Amino acid sequence: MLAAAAIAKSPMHSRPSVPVRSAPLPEGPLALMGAPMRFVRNAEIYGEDEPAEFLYQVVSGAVRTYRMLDDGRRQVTAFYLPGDMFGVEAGEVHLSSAEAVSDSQVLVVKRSSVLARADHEKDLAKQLWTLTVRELQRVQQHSLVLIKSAEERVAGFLLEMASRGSGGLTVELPMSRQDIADYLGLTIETVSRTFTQLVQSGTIALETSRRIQFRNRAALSRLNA
Amino acid sequence: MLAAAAIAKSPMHSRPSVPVRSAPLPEGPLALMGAPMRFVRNAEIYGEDEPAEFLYQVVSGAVRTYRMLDDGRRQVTAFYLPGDMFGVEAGEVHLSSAEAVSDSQVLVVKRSSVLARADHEKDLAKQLWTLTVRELQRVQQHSLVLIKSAEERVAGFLLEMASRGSGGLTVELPMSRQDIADYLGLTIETVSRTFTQLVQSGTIALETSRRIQFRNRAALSRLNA
DNA sequence: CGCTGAATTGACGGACATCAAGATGTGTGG
DNA sequence: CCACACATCTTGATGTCCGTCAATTCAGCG
Repeated sequence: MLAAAAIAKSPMHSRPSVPVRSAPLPEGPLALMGAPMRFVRNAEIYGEDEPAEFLYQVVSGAVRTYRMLDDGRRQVTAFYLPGDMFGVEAGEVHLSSAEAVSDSQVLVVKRSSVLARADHEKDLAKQLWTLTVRELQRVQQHSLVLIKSAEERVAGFLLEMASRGSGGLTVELPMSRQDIADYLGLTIETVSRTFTQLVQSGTIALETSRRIQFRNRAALSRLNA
Repeated sequence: MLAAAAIAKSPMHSRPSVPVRSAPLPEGPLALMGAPMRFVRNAEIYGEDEPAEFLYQVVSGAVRTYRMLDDGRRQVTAFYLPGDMFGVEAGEVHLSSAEAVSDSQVLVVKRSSVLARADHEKDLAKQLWTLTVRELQRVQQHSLVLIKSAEERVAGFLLEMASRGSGGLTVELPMSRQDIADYLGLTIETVSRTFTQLVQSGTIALETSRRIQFRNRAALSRLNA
């Protein structure tokens, strides 16, 4: 049984730890024309069981979605980075909650208007569908991760974040160890230990705790079985 | 690290262990009009990386989809029962393999024709999308399972199978312990031990190894945190 | 019956959770 | 600019769940 992973939801320290990088937009599949909104770190964007009124697209910062298990454990189901859309649901309510990982800008658009437009714009409908399928693939991939060893999970996570970021030799992690742990189904301690293990084996280096350098990407890929 | 879970793919014993129950069809969202096909136990319906030419709907029997990890482990991603559709992909190829769990009848329809029709039938397109979203929810639910304890996983599995079956006090499991283990991210031994544990606590009873009676559904639900 | 695959049971070890303490870093107030 | 407070991260010691290895029982079918 995992630890409670209770989150101190204090929205203090709402300064971005990293200068908010400007978005590589517009490249979103829907070219959302909604209103841009700002969310401070840890602010809730929507909550589980709330009506799914809007669709969202990250402009800057990062967003996590998660579900709580009734014993207090938290499963982070996804991280969304600039350009990513989220909040798409089948039913009328959200099945997960969404929060800003760091101070973030998010484009918000009325779901009903998108759905209405999709009704007579085949392209838009198809984009919505493609988006959903891509999300499906992401979740499937993620569920494959959850049956691996701690080292494999962390390695896979780093590669995933790298491929979604600049793709270079250094990855900036906007989220805390707790977020990573809850995403990977591990504890913070195990995540931390695995990081140091990777450092000691010369696979990565930590510039800061949230800034990782790849030293041996081949080794990482090998772990990413 | 899990055991290899290598599957002896011998299609021997191709007799259905249970008289093939007739399908509760038609209730499929697409009202598939394709050809009915028969697959013997363990027969491959499609393989990973094959072109996704068809869509499928289970008429009788049961189907499993799975992905192999390169170390030989197998992750069963879903079980499909009569009425369920499967094989929907975004891209042009299947991302998982599908096999008959027991002797099965499956309705097969050309993907291209469905997609073509969906192009000018809004309803059909919407049904396809809804189907995908439902699948997404299923996978999300499943990934929540993978962070729980063995007992919770098995309890959840039994409840899931019950709700998808008759819903009564007795569940017929068409799949082997190995299938269940690979679905839940456990080993056959752990699955088996958990079953006996549940028996000893008076929560369930085994009529046969694949026929389970609920003796204390509340206890199961409690485990299904 | 005897063969064969499926399921169960037991003994043991290892990976990761838990519990606890320290180290580091960052914003706030003097 | 320093010091305190608090969060985050790391590190260590210990326990436990579940995987591994191995043997036995059980069920279906020739």
